[in-house]
Amino acid sequence: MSRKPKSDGEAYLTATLSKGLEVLEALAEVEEIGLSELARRMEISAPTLFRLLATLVASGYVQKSDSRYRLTLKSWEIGAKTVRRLKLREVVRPRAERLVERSAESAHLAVLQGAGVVIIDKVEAVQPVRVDTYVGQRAPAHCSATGKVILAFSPEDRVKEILDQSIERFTERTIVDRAKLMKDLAVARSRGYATNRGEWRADVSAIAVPLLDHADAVVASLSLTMPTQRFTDAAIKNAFLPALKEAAAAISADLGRAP
Amino acid sequence: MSRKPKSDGEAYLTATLSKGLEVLEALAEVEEIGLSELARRMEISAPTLFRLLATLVASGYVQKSDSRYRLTLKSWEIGAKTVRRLKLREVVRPRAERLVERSAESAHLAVLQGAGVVIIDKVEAVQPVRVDTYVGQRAPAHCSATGKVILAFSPEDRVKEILDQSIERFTERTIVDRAKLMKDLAVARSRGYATNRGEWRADVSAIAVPLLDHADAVVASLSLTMPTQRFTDAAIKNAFLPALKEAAAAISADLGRAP
DNA sequence: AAAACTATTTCAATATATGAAAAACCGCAA
DNA sequence: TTGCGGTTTTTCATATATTGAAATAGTTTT
Repeated sequence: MSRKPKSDGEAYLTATLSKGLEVLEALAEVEEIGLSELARRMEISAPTLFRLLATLVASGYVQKSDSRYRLTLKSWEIGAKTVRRLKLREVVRPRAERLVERSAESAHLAVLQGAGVVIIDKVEAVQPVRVDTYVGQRAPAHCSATGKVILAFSPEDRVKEILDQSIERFTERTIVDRAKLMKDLAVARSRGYATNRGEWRADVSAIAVPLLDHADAVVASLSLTMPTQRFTDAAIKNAFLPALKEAAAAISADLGRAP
Repeated sequence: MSRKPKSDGEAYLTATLSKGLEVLEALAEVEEIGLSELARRMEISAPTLFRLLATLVASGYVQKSDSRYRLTLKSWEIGAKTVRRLKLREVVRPRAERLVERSAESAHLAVLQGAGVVIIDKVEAVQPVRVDTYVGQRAPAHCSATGKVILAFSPEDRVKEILDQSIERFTERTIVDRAKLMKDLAVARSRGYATNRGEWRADVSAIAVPLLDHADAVVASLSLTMPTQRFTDAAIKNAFLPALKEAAAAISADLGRAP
């Protein structure tokens, strides 16, 4: 049932569909937009874009009013069905809530998806100073606590594959040297958690632990994210780490028992 | 910047894009699937589907492993950006949490989207018997409390437009008679809330109130959903309604003050 | 009321998508 | 092993859908 991987992976693509999906993605970046402006941005002719948009409207992905276009929630609905299959969230949610109570910081549940991680659930702490994150947000794997901890517990070839795609520098603290990064992951694996001090976004830090299934495979990560100012060694040692470990243990146990 | 509406709205569609989106939607219905089975379901030739899938894979919407296809979280990521723009959730979340504490039932935040409503946030109550709902779920407008209350407070021509598309019968309690439905909406408008006793899904009931912006336009609805058994007149009158009214008033005030 | 936009529509040239059929691959049974 | 019934992938000639220039139409600005 499986074929040998094709040498030329670029073949057999349908251009029109690609373009339509690009339109969708471009629309996600703006509140709303007119035809000609979008045509300029995408470097695509107006009539072509006009037809693509007409199709997206007809299919329910885009709303048009007064010749302005904006996304509907349709792609989100489709995605929600996918997310829902990850039972993970149901299991994690109550544990994450307790975690937030104990630590007073915001918890995130994230999974590896392509070359990065995606936040699939979040419990926000009541704090005057908060970090701007949202459910559905994508983060780079190599410079987020949540991504690094998943990589640390993933098979080595999988890690290499991902790092081949993405060791972009975001701040001066981003670890872009491959060897150093591998060492960082090794440390995370031996300690059982990963941290990130402003490696992705300046002044934002996080600590993350892996969530393991019955076979000890990592399926997601649980993290606490906060302004770097509150990310002190004392807090990590006395508050964050114990709370995370306990939550992760409970969750991993839940997952292990699940069918 | 606005054109006169076209008489023939069906023109100018690009078939390939439509088909590709249909593939996406079909994939959302299953955990994972092989090429030939999907081709049969969609009544589309195998080579064509093969190319569409290859494109979706290349664009990151679909994952392929061992000749089995499944959706990634990409469409959800795109949708999340859209949802995020609805600041609504941030405002509503804390109020909804208190609402759930007070009522001991699950709260839903929903917006009108096309011919139905979509749940954009949910706070689940701790109850041994719960109703199966999820964030991202679509519900019909004409037979859900949340949909009816939005319709009740919407301009009449907008309501007509929606009801022209969808008065499907789901249970024996679904109101499918147009006149009766309009009367039901009128009652909801005068009372300030709508209810649904098993009109959509048997044994599931709900009560919903509108969330109004500064201009008294309805932007969403807040509801409590539960097994019909717990949906007693006494509970509605003494617990659900007061709690909902209070929450809605607070939220509408919040929205009114917002820029 | 023209000028300067934007959005639609038309249309002929052309690039693209199409499905039949063939090839390649897989799991299984004899 | 070989062959069979299923799958997926590739090729290719053909039909078709897509394309952008240019014309048309509507809107806003000057």
